[in-house]
Amino acid sequence: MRTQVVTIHDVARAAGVSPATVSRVFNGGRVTPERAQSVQQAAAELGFAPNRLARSLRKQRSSVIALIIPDIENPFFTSLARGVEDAAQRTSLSVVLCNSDEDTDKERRYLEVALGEQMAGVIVAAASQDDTDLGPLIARGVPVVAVDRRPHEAEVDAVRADDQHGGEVATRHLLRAGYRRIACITGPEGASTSEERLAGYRAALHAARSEGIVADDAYVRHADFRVEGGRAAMREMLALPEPPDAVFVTNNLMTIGALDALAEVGRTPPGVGVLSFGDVPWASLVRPSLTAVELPSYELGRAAADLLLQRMEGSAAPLQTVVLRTRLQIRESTAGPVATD
Amino acid sequence: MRTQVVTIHDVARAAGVSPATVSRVFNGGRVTPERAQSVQQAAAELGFAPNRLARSLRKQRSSVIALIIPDIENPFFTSLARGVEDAAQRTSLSVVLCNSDEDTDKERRYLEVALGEQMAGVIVAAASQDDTDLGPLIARGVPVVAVDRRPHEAEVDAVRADDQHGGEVATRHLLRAGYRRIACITGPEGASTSEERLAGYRAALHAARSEGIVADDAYVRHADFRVEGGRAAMREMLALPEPPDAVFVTNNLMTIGALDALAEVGRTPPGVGVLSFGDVPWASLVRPSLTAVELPSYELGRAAADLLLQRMEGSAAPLQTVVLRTRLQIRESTAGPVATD
DNA sequence: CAAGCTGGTGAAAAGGATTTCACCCCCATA
DNA sequence: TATGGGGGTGAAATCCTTTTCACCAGCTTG
Repeated sequence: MRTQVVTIHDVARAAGVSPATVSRVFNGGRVTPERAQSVQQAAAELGFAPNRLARSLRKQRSSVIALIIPDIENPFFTSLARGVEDAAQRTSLSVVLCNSDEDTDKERRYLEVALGEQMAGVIVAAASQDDTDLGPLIARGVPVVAVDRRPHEAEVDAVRADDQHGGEVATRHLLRAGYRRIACITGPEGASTSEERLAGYRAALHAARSEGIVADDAYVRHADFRVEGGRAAMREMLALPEPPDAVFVTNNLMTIGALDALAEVGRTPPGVGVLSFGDVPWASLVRPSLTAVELPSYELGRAAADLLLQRMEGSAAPLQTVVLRTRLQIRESTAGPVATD
Repeated sequence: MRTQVVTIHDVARAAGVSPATVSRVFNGGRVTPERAQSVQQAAAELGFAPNRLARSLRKQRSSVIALIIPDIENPFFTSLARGVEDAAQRTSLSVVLCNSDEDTDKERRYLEVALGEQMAGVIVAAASQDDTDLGPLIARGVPVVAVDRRPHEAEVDAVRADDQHGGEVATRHLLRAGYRRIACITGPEGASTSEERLAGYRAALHAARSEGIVADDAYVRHADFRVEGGRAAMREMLALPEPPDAVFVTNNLMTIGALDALAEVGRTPPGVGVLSFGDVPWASLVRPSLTAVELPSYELGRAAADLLLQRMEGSAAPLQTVVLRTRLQIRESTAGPVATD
C-alpha cells in the first residue's frame, strides 16, 4: 500500500539514481553537479517532502527543540518564548511550545514526549523544584537547559535572574520610601523563584530591624502566581487588624490581582505601596504607574537557547548557571505613604 | 552500537517473550494476564520508554497535534490555546504550539514540520488569507481546522467569530452614543478578521448616511494587529485637520497602542470614544473601563479542537464552519462625546 | 471422532530515511 | 606501465516499533 505521497525511492527512480544519492543531495554529500541537478528537479516535480520521522529515527535526533513553560497566559513566559524562538531562528531548528500549566503531571507528559520524540534539546521552566524529573533526558544525552526556575538537584545548565538580590533591592526601596508594614505575596512553595524573591524580602527586613521594622509572617502569603491568587492573598491581608501599608508581589499577574483587591476597598497606590517583581503587561495603561523589578524575560529565553545550542554543537564545557541582572524601575506606586495618605 | 537506552527487544528478552507481545501489552492487544504482568514488570525495571518516532513512522501518524498561531504575545491567542489544550487533555494527544509571528515564511516552515512529522492534526490561525498553503496537509489526509482566520480558498473546517456582525454592532453603538467622526483601525489587508470587522464598520456607517454620517477613508487605517501599529495609526489620525471623535479598533493590542497615542495628546475616553474588538488584557486595571466586543477566545480554541478530534476519529461529515457569537460589552469608554467634552 | 473455531503467540515484513562499506573509475605519480 | 589514491556511487544494514500472517493448542459442536 502506497501511503507516503512520495519517498526518496520515487525520486531516485525518477532521477535514475540510487536512494543513497538522493539522500546525499539533500544532506550535503558529494554528488556530481549534473546528477544533483536532476535529483533536485525530480524532487521538485514529484513534490517530495522528506519524512522527518524516518530521518529522525535513523539519526537518533530530531530537529525540533521543546520549550516547556508553566503558564502560557503569562506575558513573562511568552516574551521568554520569543527570545528562544529568535535564537533558534538562525538555525534550522524549530521550537515547539508546551504549556505545563504549573501541573507536574502535564509537565511529566511533555517531558516524556520530548524524550520519546528524540527532541534535539529541551528548555524548561520547571513547574516544581522537586517533582520535575529531568533524569531520563539527561541520561539519554539530550541537552537540557533550565530557565527561570531551577529544578532542585538536577545537573543541568541554567539561566535565571538574580531573584534574591532583586527581592532585596525592591524591599529596601519600599523601606526607604517610608513604608513600615511591608507584606509579601509570593508564589507557590517549591518554586525557586518564589523562595528566592521571598528570601530577598526577608533579608531586607532583617537588615532593617534596628530601625524598628519587624518581620511578621502574617504579612507573608504563598499564592499561585496567578491573578486570582494575588487577589485572594491581598484580600486576606487587608482583613488583618493592622493591614500592611505596602506590598511586594513576586510576580506580575499576582500584582494585578492585588491591585484589584486594593481597588475593591478603595485604596490605591501609593497610599498603599505596591511593587511588582516583573513588569505588569501593558503597564502603560495602569494608573498610577507601577514600580517594578524589571525582569529580562526576552533575554532569559535568548540566553537559554544560546546555551542549549552550544551544547547541541557538542560543547563539553562544565555546567554553567547564567544569572541575568534585574533592574528596579521606580515609578509612582511607591512614592511613599505620607505623600497622599 | 547501543543507542536507545532500552528497546522493546530488551524488554522482550527480559520477559522471555517476543517483541510482538511486548507491543501488544502496550497497545491493548490480547495477551494472557500473567505474561502481560511479567512484561509490565520487565519494562518497569528496565525503565523502558517507547520510541515515539519509530511508532509514528510505522503507524503513519504521530500523537501530537500542532496549533499554529500568529502572535504568541497576544492574550487572545494564548487563551485560545488554552481552549485547545483543555479539549485535547481528555485524549492521549499532546498539543504543541507554533508561533508564526504573522510571518508566512515561518508559518510555511511550521506547516512543513507538521507534515513531515506526520502530526495527527493541525489547527491553524492563518497568517495570511492567500499565502497559507494547507494543500499538502489536506492532500496527505491530515485533518486541518482553521480557527479565527479563514484561509482563502482552502477546503477545511473552520471555527470563527461573527466578525462582520460584531463590527457592525460596535460601530452602531458608537453612532448611537453620539459620535460623528468615527475612525477604524483595522489589521493587515489579507487577514479575514481585518477585512470582515472593517466591512461591518463600513456597513454601519453606510446605513447611517441618511443621518449625515459620511464614511471617509482617511479615517480607515490598516495596521499590524500589534501595539505599535495601533499607536502609529492613532497618531496619524490625530494629526488630521479634523481628527476623529471616536475610534473602533479591531483588536486588543492595537487598542492599547491607540490609547497610548491618545494619552500622549492628553485626550481620554469617553471624550474620544474608544471601542475594542476583543477584550484588552487585564482590562480591570484600565481607567476608564473599556467598551469592547467580547470575543470567545477560549471557546474558539475549544470548538476547533473538538472539530479536529471528530475528524481524527474519522467523521466524514461535510465540511463545516462554526461561527461563534460575539457580545458587545458596554462600559465607560464610549459614554458619548457630550458627557465630558 | 472429525471438523471448526478462537485466543494467543512469534517470525518477519513494513514504514522511509541515513550511513557504512565495498567497489569502480580515472588520474597522478613513481 | 604498474601502483596508489581519491571522488563518486549503489547495495544493504540500520534505527525501533507495529502489524500481518501462519501456526498451534485447546475447546466446542455436529
